[in-house]
Amino acid sequence: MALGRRKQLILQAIIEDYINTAEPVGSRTVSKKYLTNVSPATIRNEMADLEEMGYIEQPHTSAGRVPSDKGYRLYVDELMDKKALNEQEYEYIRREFMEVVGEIDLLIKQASRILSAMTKYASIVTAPQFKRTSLKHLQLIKVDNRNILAVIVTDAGIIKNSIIRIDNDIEDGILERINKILNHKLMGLSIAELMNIDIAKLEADVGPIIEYRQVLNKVLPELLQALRYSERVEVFSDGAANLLDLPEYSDVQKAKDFFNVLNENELLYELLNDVSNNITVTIGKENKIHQLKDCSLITATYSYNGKIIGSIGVLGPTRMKYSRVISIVDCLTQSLSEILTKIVK
Amino acid sequence: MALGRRKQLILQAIIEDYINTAEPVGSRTVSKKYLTNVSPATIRNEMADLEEMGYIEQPHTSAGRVPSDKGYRLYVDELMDKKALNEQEYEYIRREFMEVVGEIDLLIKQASRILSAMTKYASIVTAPQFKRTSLKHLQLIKVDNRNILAVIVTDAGIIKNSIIRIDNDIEDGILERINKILNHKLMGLSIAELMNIDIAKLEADVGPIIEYRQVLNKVLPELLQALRYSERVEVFSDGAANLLDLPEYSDVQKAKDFFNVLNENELLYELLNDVSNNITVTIGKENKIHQLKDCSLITATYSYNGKIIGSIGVLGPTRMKYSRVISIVDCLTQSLSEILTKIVK
DNA sequence: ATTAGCACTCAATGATAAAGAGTGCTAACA
DNA sequence: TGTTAGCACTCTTTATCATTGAGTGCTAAT
Repeated sequence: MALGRRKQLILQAIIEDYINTAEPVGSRTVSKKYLTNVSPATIRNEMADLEEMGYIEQPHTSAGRVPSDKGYRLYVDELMDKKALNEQEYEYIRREFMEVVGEIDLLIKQASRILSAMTKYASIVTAPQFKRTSLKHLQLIKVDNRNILAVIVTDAGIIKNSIIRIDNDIEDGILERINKILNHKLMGLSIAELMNIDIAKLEADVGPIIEYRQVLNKVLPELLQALRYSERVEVFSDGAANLLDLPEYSDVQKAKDFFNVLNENELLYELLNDVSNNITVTIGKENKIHQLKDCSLITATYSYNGKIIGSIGVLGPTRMKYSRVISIVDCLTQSLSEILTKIVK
Repeated sequence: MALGRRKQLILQAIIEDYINTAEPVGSRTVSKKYLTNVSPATIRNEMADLEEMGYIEQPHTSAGRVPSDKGYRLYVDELMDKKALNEQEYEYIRREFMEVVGEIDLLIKQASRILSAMTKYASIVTAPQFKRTSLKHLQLIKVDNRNILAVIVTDAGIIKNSIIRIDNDIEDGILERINKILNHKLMGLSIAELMNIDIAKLEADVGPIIEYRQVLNKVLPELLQALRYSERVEVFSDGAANLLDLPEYSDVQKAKDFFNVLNENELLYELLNDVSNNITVTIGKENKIHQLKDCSLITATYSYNGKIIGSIGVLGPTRMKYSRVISIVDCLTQSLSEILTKIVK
């Protein structure tokens, strides 16, 4: 199964030429541009072997060869030379991130923008997973006598608001008191824990005063409900239009299929929900989503304080500049994790 | 200038046929499908007149006629029969809106989804304009001894958070006190007014206590800054991919140009920032943005308590189903305004 | 093992012809 | 005088067919 050295070089040549030109690569081209001391005929023989082994394929008899998914896989795993980003690009990322202030969602959206701008493919990112962070502060605010606003701040700097409707007015003092108790009892719990908390037990902690219990019973279930609701997936994507520049999407129907996938947030979430620590490359038919069988996806996770809380990814054709995209994704997750951790302190 | 009745009918026939088929319309078609008691020859004569008057044009000699922008304009203003939505569609809108709970941005995004789903064109919407609403409640929350969270609730139910960094710890009691004073002084002011408030004057109101003044001086400028910042345009769009189904975008380059416009939030904001009360139809070259010279835009404003706070719009080819889109936009703004007003109460 | 040579395949290109849709104009008609 | 049938004309669309050229696989020579 181990490929001879020359076969490796030829495969690499074919893949890199194809990545650059999107045209099937012939033996002549390989001989002229890559392995100048080997004749086309020899290369043809090797190519026939490579095809038999499934690394490359031929669109039709009189065309050059095109890498198969298996070919790309080998390339990504073993052949490709990984070169780091240059200083300029590195700087670019930092600078673009610096421009954003304020809410965390903006930061994430900016990451998505940077990612698609640098790669010229489509980017997708998940917002920090709320439930993986833990409660730092809870504030109940009486907006008027029908509405209470609950503000939740978590350690990763995520802020969530939710309005709680109430039937009867609640006295200021009581609400404040409940707020204090809740903060005291709940601080530090992860949101996931919080969502499953035992209301009855908490009630006991509030003490015997009937008004307190009443208010708690009114407010808490609604709050938990709101939490569960706001847990829903938040996925952003950017740069889809970039793909229209690529010859593989000169067919409008293909482009449309692709865009439709990008609009299905649940699908995207699935794609990104891989919680491995490393950069993951999914090539062509390795994708579970059949609409993406001609696409490759490169994902990585970002974290806060060493805890993985979200992912970013790049979606493009299988003919993707793997090396470059991997470098970019790598750099970006690191910057993102860094900035997140810094923001909070 | 007034068009004879028959010319009107012919123009209407041409436009409606063209809207449905995207094919140039010939005299034979008009005679057969629309004006069955008039011969093609007669219609040819009329069409020659209409062309001379600039209402229709000919892609080339041996093709039928196509409406010009001027033709569409007349059609929209005078010829088109406006038919209301049927009960089902009406129901659909209400139902889809009901599905959304919680934050106002979600409601707006949902409006955008509904709009593009029903029209099969691209939709764009602006989030409620923060500065046109007025302060209902301000809450300053000490998250930790370096960060204060300011939560602003306005009468239209918009909630904004912003983190304020501080160098020195602030005592709980003082912050609470300041919070009370600010609420008392600022409640009811519009955000626009708030952004231009006189800090010195407020300082006087706080009274002579030096700590209060210090805190106010630290917190308020940052708060106003955050307000100004969060005032930035928020525009959502949806359904861009719908346009790929239309023959006018079978040319990928055109599609790309269109998508690029949709990614320029500032441009979109300009488009929507028309603050007239009615539904506005902008046809083809009437558009200031030259990339949209082949597009039509239908916009309308939504309001809260009778105050206009945002707009929604539909962007499609000039060959647009004007009547239908207008009905949908109309219905949607009404529903939206209604729901907004209800939510707040 | 490598390579030159050659016949073969097949998509892409381009030229040409035929078909078809629609027009404008003229002359006849009510 | 407005309407219509008839017809020549224009121009796009479509199909057909030959040509070109890139690339291959195989064979025989090195």
